[in-house]
Amino acid sequence: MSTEPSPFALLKEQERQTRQRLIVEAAERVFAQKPFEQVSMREIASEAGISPSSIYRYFPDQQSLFAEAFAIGTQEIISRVDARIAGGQIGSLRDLARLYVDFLLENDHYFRMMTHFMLDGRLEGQPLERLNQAARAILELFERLLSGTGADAHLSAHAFFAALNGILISFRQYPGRSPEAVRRHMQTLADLLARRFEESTGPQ
Amino acid sequence: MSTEPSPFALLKEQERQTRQRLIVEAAERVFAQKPFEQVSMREIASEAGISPSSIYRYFPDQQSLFAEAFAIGTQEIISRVDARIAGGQIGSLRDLARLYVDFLLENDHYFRMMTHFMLDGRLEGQPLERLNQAARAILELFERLLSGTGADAHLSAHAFFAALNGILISFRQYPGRSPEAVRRHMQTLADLLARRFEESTGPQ
DNA sequence: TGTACATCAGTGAACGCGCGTTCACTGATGTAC
DNA sequence: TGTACATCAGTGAACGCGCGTTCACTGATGTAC
Repeated sequence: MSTEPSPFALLKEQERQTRQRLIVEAAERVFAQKPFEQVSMREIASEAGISPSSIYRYFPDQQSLFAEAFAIGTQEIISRVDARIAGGQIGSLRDLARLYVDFLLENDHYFRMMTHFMLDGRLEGQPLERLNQAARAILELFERLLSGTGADAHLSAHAFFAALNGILISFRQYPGRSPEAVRRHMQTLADLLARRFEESTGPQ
Repeated sequence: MSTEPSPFALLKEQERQTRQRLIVEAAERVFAQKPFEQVSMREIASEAGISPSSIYRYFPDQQSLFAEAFAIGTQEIISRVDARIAGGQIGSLRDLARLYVDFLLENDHYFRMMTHFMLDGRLEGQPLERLNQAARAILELFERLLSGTGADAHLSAHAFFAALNGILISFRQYPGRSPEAVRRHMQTLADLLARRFEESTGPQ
Protein backbone atom coordinates (compact mmCIF):
# COMPACT_ATOMS: atom_id res chain seq x y z
CA MET A 1 0.00 0.00 0.00
CA SER A 2 2.40 2.69 1.25
CA THR A 3 5.34 3.67 -0.89
CA GLU A 4 8.82 3.75 0.58
CA PRO A 5 9.34 7.35 1.78
CA SER A 6 11.86 9.16 -0.36
CA PRO A 7 15.08 10.54 1.17
CA PHE A 8 13.72 13.99 0.50
CA ALA A 9 10.57 13.28 2.44
CA LEU A 10 12.64 11.89 5.27
CA LEU A 11 14.79 14.98 5.41
CA LYS A 12 11.75 17.17 5.46
CA GLU A 13 10.35 15.17 8.31
CA GLN A 14 13.61 15.54 10.21
CA GLU A 15 13.59 19.27 9.72
CA ARG A 16 10.09 19.36 10.98
CA GLN A 17 11.08 17.53 14.12
CA THR A 18 13.97 19.90 14.64
CA ARG A 19 11.66 22.88 14.52
CA GLN A 20 9.26 21.13 16.87
CA ARG A 21 12.14 20.62 19.23
CA LEU A 22 13.00 24.32 19.08
CA ILE A 23 9.52 25.13 20.28
CA VAL A 24 9.80 22.75 23.19
CA GLU A 25 13.13 24.26 24.16
CA ALA A 26 11.65 27.73 24.06
CA ALA A 27 8.88 26.48 26.32
CA GLU A 28 11.42 25.15 28.78
CA ARG A 29 13.16 28.47 28.88
CA VAL A 30 9.89 30.18 29.75
CA PHE A 31 9.08 27.53 32.34
CA ALA A 32 12.32 28.44 34.06
CA GLN A 33 10.96 31.91 34.71
CA LYS A 34 7.54 31.25 36.16
CA PRO A 35 5.18 28.49 37.30
CA PHE A 36 4.46 26.55 34.19
CA GLU A 37 0.69 26.67 34.70
CA GLN A 38 0.96 30.39 34.06
CA VAL A 39 2.83 30.06 30.80
CA SER A 40 0.81 30.99 27.74
CA MET A 41 1.15 29.98 24.13
CA ARG A 42 1.84 33.60 23.30
CA GLU A 43 4.84 33.68 25.62
CA ILE A 44 6.30 30.49 24.25
CA ALA A 45 5.82 31.72 20.70
CA SER A 46 7.50 34.99 21.55
CA GLU A 47 10.43 33.18 23.14
CA ALA A 48 10.73 30.94 20.10
CA GLY A 49 10.54 33.93 17.78
CA ILE A 50 7.45 32.78 15.94
CA SER A 51 3.79 33.67 16.01
CA PRO A 52 1.41 31.88 18.37
CA SER A 53 -0.51 30.31 15.55
CA SER A 54 2.64 28.71 14.22
CA ILE A 55 2.85 26.49 17.27
CA TYR A 56 -0.29 24.80 16.08
CA ARG A 57 1.57 23.58 13.04
CA TYR A 58 3.54 21.36 15.41
CA PHE A 59 1.25 20.57 18.30
CA PRO A 60 -2.50 20.03 18.24
CA ASP A 61 -2.95 21.90 21.50
CA GLN A 62 -1.26 23.28 24.58
CA GLN A 63 -1.63 20.05 26.53
CA SER A 64 0.40 18.12 24.00
CA LEU A 65 3.18 20.67 23.97
CA PHE A 66 3.43 20.62 27.77
CA ALA A 67 3.34 16.85 27.89
CA GLU A 68 6.12 16.67 25.31
CA ALA A 69 8.27 19.05 27.35
CA PHE A 70 7.68 16.89 30.36
CA ALA A 71 8.51 13.69 28.55
CA ILE A 72 11.79 15.15 27.34
CA GLY A 73 12.70 16.24 30.84
CA THR A 74 11.98 12.77 32.07
CA GLN A 75 14.27 11.22 29.51
CA GLU A 76 16.97 13.61 30.57
CA ILE A 77 16.87 12.81 34.24
CA ILE A 78 16.95 9.11 33.54
CA SER A 79 19.86 9.29 31.18
CA ARG A 80 21.78 11.50 33.63
CA VAL A 81 21.25 9.06 36.44
CA ASP A 82 22.15 6.17 34.19
CA ALA A 83 25.37 7.89 33.22
CA ARG A 84 26.39 8.39 36.82
CA ILE A 85 25.61 4.84 37.65
CA ALA A 86 27.62 3.60 34.70
CA GLY A 87 30.42 5.89 35.85
CA GLY A 88 30.39 4.22 39.23
CA GLN A 89 29.57 7.47 40.98
CA ILE A 90 26.56 6.07 42.73
CA GLY A 91 27.33 3.44 45.28
CA SER A 92 24.81 4.09 47.99
CA LEU A 93 21.27 5.15 48.59
CA ARG A 94 22.70 8.39 49.88
CA ASP A 95 24.42 9.16 46.60
CA LEU A 96 21.28 8.51 44.67
CA ALA A 97 19.17 10.62 47.02
CA ARG A 98 21.61 13.48 46.73
CA LEU A 99 21.63 13.32 42.96
CA TYR A 100 17.85 13.15 42.80
CA VAL A 101 17.38 16.15 45.08
CA ASP A 102 19.97 18.19 43.24
CA PHE A 103 18.50 17.42 39.86
CA LEU A 104 15.00 18.41 40.87
CA LEU A 105 16.19 21.57 42.57
CA GLU A 106 18.05 22.59 39.45
CA ASN A 107 15.22 21.68 37.13
CA ASP A 108 12.48 23.39 38.95
CA HIS A 109 10.08 23.48 36.05
CA TYR A 110 10.40 19.74 35.71
CA PHE A 111 9.66 19.28 39.39
CA ARG A 112 6.63 21.52 39.12
CA MET A 113 5.33 19.58 36.17
CA MET A 114 5.85 16.32 37.98
CA THR A 115 3.90 17.43 41.02
CA HIS A 116 1.28 18.98 38.78
CA PHE A 117 0.71 15.71 37.01
CA MET A 118 0.74 13.83 40.28
CA LEU A 119 -1.90 16.14 41.68
CA ASP A 120 -4.12 16.83 38.71
CA GLY A 121 -3.24 13.98 36.47
CA ARG A 122 -4.82 15.01 33.24
CA LEU A 123 -2.26 13.03 31.33
CA GLU A 124 -3.44 10.36 28.96
CA GLY A 125 -2.12 8.05 26.30
CA GLN A 126 1.51 8.15 25.37
CA PRO A 127 2.64 10.95 27.68
CA LEU A 128 1.04 9.20 30.64
CA GLU A 129 2.79 6.01 29.63
CA ARG A 130 6.11 7.82 29.53
CA LEU A 131 5.54 9.29 32.99
CA ASN A 132 4.75 5.91 34.45
CA GLN A 133 7.76 4.37 32.77
CA ALA A 134 9.98 7.07 34.21
CA ALA A 135 8.58 6.56 37.68
CA ARG A 136 9.11 2.82 37.37
CA ALA A 137 12.69 3.32 36.20
CA ILE A 138 13.47 5.51 39.17
CA LEU A 139 11.79 3.12 41.56
CA GLU A 140 13.89 0.31 40.16
CA LEU A 141 17.07 2.23 40.85
CA PHE A 142 16.06 2.74 44.44
CA GLU A 143 14.97 -0.85 44.71
CA ARG A 144 18.32 -2.14 43.55
CA LEU A 145 20.17 -0.09 46.12
CA LEU A 146 17.78 -1.17 48.83
CA SER A 147 17.79 -4.84 48.09
CA GLY A 148 20.66 -5.51 50.46
CA THR A 149 18.84 -4.40 53.56
CA GLY A 150 16.78 -7.50 53.99
CA ALA A 151 13.55 -5.57 54.21
CA ASP A 152 10.94 -5.48 51.48
CA ALA A 153 12.94 -3.61 48.87
CA HIS A 154 9.93 -2.88 46.72
CA LEU A 155 7.96 -1.14 49.44
CA SER A 156 11.03 0.56 50.79
CA ALA A 157 11.78 1.97 47.36
CA HIS A 158 8.28 3.39 47.15
CA ALA A 159 8.54 4.96 50.58
CA PHE A 160 11.97 6.38 49.91
CA PHE A 161 11.07 7.83 46.55
CA ALA A 162 7.95 9.42 48.00
CA ALA A 163 9.86 10.76 50.98
CA LEU A 164 12.35 12.55 48.76
CA ASN A 165 9.54 14.14 46.79
CA GLY A 166 8.01 15.21 50.08
CA ILE A 167 11.21 16.88 51.21
CA LEU A 168 11.38 18.79 47.96
CA ILE A 169 7.85 20.02 48.34
CA SER A 170 7.60 20.63 52.05
CA PHE A 171 10.66 22.80 52.51
CA ARG A 172 10.67 24.64 49.26
CA GLN A 173 9.38 27.79 50.90
CA TYR A 174 11.08 27.32 54.24
CA PRO A 175 10.37 30.74 55.76
CA GLY A 176 13.32 33.05 56.11
CA ARG A 177 15.84 30.76 54.43
CA SER A 178 17.94 31.59 51.43
CA PRO A 179 17.76 29.21 48.47
CA GLU A 180 21.18 27.87 49.37
CA ALA A 181 20.14 27.27 52.98
CA VAL A 182 17.03 25.50 51.74
CA ARG A 183 19.15 23.29 49.53
CA ARG A 184 21.41 22.38 52.41
CA HIS A 185 18.49 21.61 54.65
CA MET A 186 16.96 19.36 52.02
CA GLN A 187 20.23 17.53 51.53
CA THR A 188 20.54 17.08 55.27
CA LEU A 189 17.06 15.60 55.44
CA ALA A 190 17.70 13.38 52.43
CA ASP A 191 20.89 12.13 54.08
CA LEU A 192 19.11 11.45 57.33
CA LEU A 193 16.42 9.56 55.47
CA ALA A 194 18.93 7.51 53.53
CA ARG A 195 20.65 6.56 56.76
CA ARG A 196 17.38 5.41 58.27
CA PHE A 197 16.78 3.22 55.26
CA GLU A 198 20.30 1.88 55.05
CA GLU A 199 20.88 0.98 58.64
CA SER A 200 17.85 -1.13 59.17
CA THR A 201 19.01 -4.55 58.15
CA GLY A 202 16.93 -6.68 60.45
CA PRO A 203 14.08 -8.86 59.22
CA GLN A 204 10.92 -7.20 57.96
CA MET B 1 -11.04 57.90 71.75
CA SER B 2 -13.13 54.89 70.79
CA THR B 3 -16.47 54.40 72.46
CA GLU B 4 -17.31 51.06 73.96
CA PRO B 5 -19.13 49.14 71.20
CA SER B 6 -22.80 48.74 72.01
CA PRO B 7 -24.32 45.26 72.40
CA PHE B 8 -26.27 45.94 69.24
CA ALA B 9 -23.14 46.69 67.29
CA LEU B 10 -21.55 43.56 68.68
CA LEU B 11 -24.50 41.44 67.64
CA LYS B 12 -24.36 42.90 64.16
CA GLU B 13 -20.71 42.11 63.91
CA GLN B 14 -21.38 38.56 65.03
CA GLU B 15 -24.06 38.12 62.39
CA ARG B 16 -21.67 39.43 59.83
CA GLN B 17 -19.10 36.87 60.81
CA THR B 18 -21.69 34.12 60.64
CA ARG B 19 -22.53 35.05 57.07
CA GLN B 20 -18.87 35.23 56.22
CA ARG B 21 -18.51 31.75 57.60
CA LEU B 22 -21.37 30.51 55.44
CA ILE B 23 -19.50 31.68 52.38
CA VAL B 24 -16.36 29.85 53.41
CA GLU B 25 -18.34 26.69 54.02
CA ALA B 26 -19.90 26.98 50.59
CA ALA B 27 -16.43 27.34 49.15
CA GLU B 28 -15.30 24.19 50.92
CA ARG B 29 -18.22 22.28 49.46
CA VAL B 30 -17.21 23.36 45.97
CA PHE B 31 -13.57 22.53 46.67
CA ALA B 32 -14.69 18.99 47.41
CA GLN B 33 -15.85 18.63 43.83
CA LYS B 34 -12.91 19.90 41.83
CA PRO B 35 -9.32 21.16 42.10
CA PHE B 36 -9.62 24.35 44.06
CA GLU B 37 -7.57 26.34 41.56
CA GLN B 38 -10.44 25.83 39.16
CA VAL B 39 -13.10 27.11 41.51
CA SER B 40 -14.57 30.46 40.53
CA MET B 41 -16.24 33.13 42.58
CA ARG B 42 -19.40 32.53 40.59
CA GLU B 43 -19.49 28.89 41.61
CA ILE B 44 -18.97 29.65 45.27
CA ALA B 45 -21.65 32.30 45.16
CA SER B 46 -24.04 29.91 43.48
CA GLU B 47 -23.33 27.24 46.09
CA ALA B 48 -23.89 29.79 48.87
CA GLY B 49 -27.10 30.97 47.24
CA ILE B 50 -25.99 34.55 46.79
CA SER B 51 -24.72 36.64 43.93
CA PRO B 52 -21.02 36.83 43.10
CA SER B 53 -20.80 40.47 43.97
CA SER B 54 -22.10 39.77 47.46
CA ILE B 55 -18.95 37.86 48.29
CA TYR B 56 -17.06 41.10 48.02
CA ARG B 57 -19.02 42.43 50.98
CA TYR B 58 -17.13 39.90 53.07
CA PHE B 59 -13.79 39.41 51.38
CA PRO B 60 -11.69 41.96 49.55
CA ASP B 61 -10.71 39.44 46.89
CA GLN B 62 -10.55 35.78 45.96
CA GLN B 63 -7.15 35.27 47.54
CA SER B 64 -8.40 36.27 50.95
CA LEU B 65 -11.37 33.96 50.74
CA PHE B 66 -9.19 31.01 49.78
CA ALA B 67 -6.66 31.79 52.48
CA GLU B 68 -9.44 31.98 55.05
CA ALA B 69 -10.76 28.59 53.98
CA PHE B 70 -7.28 27.21 54.32
CA ALA B 71 -6.73 28.73 57.73
CA ILE B 72 -9.96 27.22 59.00
CA GLY B 73 -8.98 23.80 57.69
CA THR B 74 -5.66 24.12 59.44
CA GLN B 75 -7.32 24.91 62.75
CA GLU B 76 -9.50 21.88 62.30
CA ILE B 77 -6.73 19.39 61.73
CA ILE B 78 -4.82 20.69 64.71
CA SER B 79 -7.76 20.56 67.05
CA ARG B 80 -8.58 17.05 65.86
CA VAL B 81 -5.09 15.82 66.49
CA ASP B 82 -5.02 17.58 69.84
CA ALA B 83 -8.25 15.88 70.83
CA ARG B 84 -6.89 12.44 69.98
CA ILE B 85 -3.74 13.10 71.87
CA ALA B 86 -5.68 14.29 74.91
CA GLY B 87 -7.79 11.15 74.58
CA GLY B 88 -4.68 9.04 74.75
CA GLN B 89 -5.32 7.54 71.32
CA ILE B 90 -1.94 8.47 70.01
CA GLY B 91 0.93 6.69 71.62
CA SER B 92 3.34 6.16 68.79
CA LEU B 93 4.70 7.74 65.68
CA ARG B 94 2.74 5.17 63.77
CA ASP B 95 -0.56 6.31 65.22
CA LEU B 96 0.20 9.88 64.37
CA ALA B 97 1.28 9.01 60.86
CA ARG B 98 -1.88 7.04 60.31
CA LEU B 99 -4.07 9.86 61.57
CA TYR B 100 -2.26 12.42 59.46
CA VAL B 101 -2.56 10.37 56.28
CA ASP B 102 -6.20 9.63 56.91
CA PHE B 103 -7.06 13.22 57.59
CA LEU B 104 -5.42 14.50 54.45
CA LEU B 105 -6.97 11.78 52.33
CA GLU B 106 -10.39 12.67 53.65
CA ASN B 107 -9.88 16.40 53.30
CA ASP B 108 -8.55 16.41 49.84
CA HIS B 109 -9.22 20.05 49.19
CA TYR B 110 -7.19 20.93 52.23
CA PHE B 111 -4.32 18.80 51.02
CA ARG B 112 -4.45 20.43 47.62
CA MET B 113 -4.39 23.87 49.15
CA MET B 114 -1.47 22.93 51.32
CA THR B 115 0.60 21.69 48.41
CA HIS B 116 -0.50 24.67 46.36
CA PHE B 117 0.79 27.08 48.96
CA MET B 118 3.95 25.06 49.37
CA LEU B 119 4.57 25.20 45.64
CA ASP B 120 3.39 28.66 44.70
CA GLY B 121 3.50 30.37 48.01
CA ARG B 122 1.62 33.52 47.26
CA LEU B 123 0.53 33.74 50.86
CA GLU B 124 1.38 36.82 52.84
CA GLY B 125 0.62 38.46 56.14
CA GLN B 126 -1.77 36.82 58.53
CA PRO B 127 -2.69 33.77 56.42
CA LEU B 128 0.97 32.99 55.87
CA GLU B 129 1.56 33.34 59.60
CA ARG B 130 -1.24 30.90 60.28
CA LEU B 131 0.16 28.38 57.83
CA ASN B 132 3.57 28.54 59.40
CA GLN B 133 2.10 28.21 62.88
CA ALA B 134 0.20 25.14 61.79
CA ALA B 135 3.28 23.58 60.29
CA ARG B 136 5.22 24.29 63.43
CA ALA B 137 2.50 22.78 65.59
CA ILE B 138 2.52 19.59 63.56
CA LEU B 139 6.28 19.42 63.57
CA GLU B 140 6.24 19.74 67.35
CA LEU B 141 3.91 16.79 67.63
CA PHE B 142 6.24 14.67 65.56
CA GLU B 143 9.21 15.94 67.46
CA ARG B 144 7.73 14.97 70.80
CA LEU B 145 7.08 11.44 69.63
CA LEU B 146 10.55 11.19 68.17
CA SER B 147 12.44 12.56 71.12
CA GLY B 148 12.93 9.11 72.64
CA THR B 149 14.95 7.74 69.79
CA GLY B 150 18.18 9.44 70.67
CA ALA B 151 18.63 10.92 67.25
CA ASP B 152 18.16 14.55 66.42
CA ALA B 153 14.43 14.80 67.02
CA HIS B 154 14.09 18.13 65.29
CA LEU B 155 15.57 17.01 62.01
CA SER B 156 13.82 13.68 62.22
CA ALA B 157 10.50 15.43 62.65
CA HIS B 158 11.16 17.48 59.55
CA ALA B 159 12.10 14.44 57.52
CA PHE B 160 9.14 12.43 58.74
CA PHE B 161 6.63 15.18 58.14
CA ALA B 162 8.00 15.74 54.65
CA ALA B 163 8.01 12.02 53.91
CA LEU B 164 4.35 11.69 54.76
CA ASN B 165 3.48 14.57 52.49
CA GLY B 166 5.51 12.89 49.79
CA ILE B 167 3.61 9.65 50.15
CA LEU B 168 0.34 11.51 49.82
CA ILE B 169 1.47 13.20 46.66
CA SER B 170 3.45 10.51 44.95
CA PHE B 171 0.88 7.73 45.06
CA ARG B 172 -2.25 9.74 44.67
CA GLN B 173 -2.65 8.65 41.08
CA TYR B 174 -1.17 5.19 41.45
CA PRO B 175 -2.08 3.76 38.06
CA GLY B 176 -4.75 1.12 38.01
CA ARG B 177 -5.50 1.25 41.74
CA SER B 178 -8.86 1.95 43.30
CA PRO B 179 -9.03 4.78 45.83
CA GLU B 180 -9.28 2.22 48.61
CA ALA B 181 -6.22 0.35 47.34
CA VAL B 182 -4.35 3.63 47.16
CA ARG B 183 -5.29 4.40 50.74
CA ARG B 184 -4.05 1.01 51.90
CA HIS B 185 -0.81 1.41 50.02
CA MET B 186 -0.22 4.81 51.56
CA GLN B 187 -0.90 3.51 55.03
CA THR B 188 1.49 0.64 54.43
CA LEU B 189 4.18 3.05 53.38
CA ALA B 190 3.48 5.36 56.30
CA ASP B 191 3.75 2.40 58.64
CA LEU B 192 7.00 1.29 57.09
CA LEU B 193 8.35 4.78 57.43
CA ALA B 194 7.29 5.07 61.05
CA ARG B 195 9.04 1.80 61.80
CA ARG B 196 12.24 3.05 60.22
CA PHE B 197 12.12 6.12 62.38
CA GLU B 198 11.14 4.34 65.55
CA GLU B 199 13.59 1.52 65.50
CA SER B 200 16.69 3.54 65.06
CA THR B 201 17.74 4.27 68.60
CA GLY B 202 21.48 4.43 68.17
CA PRO B 203 23.45 7.64 68.46
CA GLN B 204 23.22 10.18 65.66
C1' DT C 1 14.26 27.28 -20.24
C1' DG C 2 9.61 28.49 -19.06
C1' DT C 3 5.16 27.90 -17.04
C1' DA C 4 1.49 26.06 -14.24
C1' DC C 5 0.68 23.86 -10.11
C1' DA C 6 1.24 21.70 -5.36
C1' DT C 7 3.04 21.92 -0.85
C1' DC C 8 3.59 23.86 3.33
C1' DA C 9 5.81 27.05 7.01
C1' DG C 10 4.42 31.03 8.83
C1' DT C 11 1.32 34.95 9.90
C1' DG C 12 -2.01 38.84 11.79
C1' DA C 13 -6.39 39.45 12.98
C1' DA C 14 -10.14 37.87 15.04
C1' DC C 15 -13.42 34.79 17.80
C1' DG C 16 -15.50 33.26 21.82
C1' DC C 17 -15.00 32.37 26.48
C1' DG C 18 -14.76 32.66 31.44
C1' DC C 19 -12.71 35.05 34.72
C1' DG C 20 -12.20 38.54 38.88
C1' DT C 21 -14.02 42.56 39.97
C1' DT C 22 -16.74 47.12 40.01
C1' DC C 23 -20.66 50.02 39.99
C1' DA C 24 -24.93 52.18 40.54
C1' DC C 25 -28.85 50.78 42.49
C1' DT C 26 -32.82 48.58 45.57
C1' DG C 27 -34.98 47.64 49.64
C1' DA C 28 -35.16 46.45 54.33
C1' DT C 29 -34.10 47.87 59.00
C1' DG C 30 -33.01 50.88 62.57
C1' DT C 31 -32.46 55.76 64.54
C1' DA C 32 -33.46 60.78 65.59
C1' DC C 33 -36.58 64.06 66.69
C1' DT D 1 -47.27 58.25 65.96
C1' DG D 2 -45.10 60.11 61.89
C1' DT D 3 -41.34 61.59 59.04
C1' DA D 4 -36.70 62.20 57.38
C1' DC D 5 -32.44 60.13 57.29
C1' DA D 6 -28.51 56.67 57.78
C1' DT D 7 -26.86 52.12 57.31
C1' DC D 8 -25.92 48.25 54.96
C1' DA D 9 -26.84 43.45 52.80
C1' DG D 10 -27.63 42.15 48.45
C1' DT D 11 -27.99 42.52 43.37
C1' DG D 12 -27.74 42.42 37.92
C1' DA D 13 -25.30 44.21 34.48
C1' DA D 14 -21.25 45.41 32.76
C1' DC D 15 -16.05 46.12 32.21
C1' DG D 16 -11.66 44.82 30.88
C1' DC D 17 -8.55 41.23 30.41
C1' DG D 18 -5.91 37.37 28.79
C1' DC D 19 -6.46 33.10 27.25
C1' DG D 20 -6.46 28.98 23.68
C1' DT D 21 -7.49 28.49 19.30
C1' DT D 22 -9.08 29.24 14.27
C1' DC D 23 -9.03 31.18 9.78
C1' DA D 24 -8.03 33.06 5.45
C1' DC D 25 -4.07 34.41 3.55
C1' DT D 26 1.10 35.15 1.84
C1' DG D 27 5.19 33.71 0.01
C1' DA D 28 8.88 30.63 -0.65
C1' DT D 29 10.28 26.20 -2.52
C1' DG D 30 10.02 22.25 -5.20
C1' DT D 31 7.86 19.44 -9.06
C1' DA D 32 5.84 18.17 -13.74
C1' DC D 33 5.92 18.64 -18.35
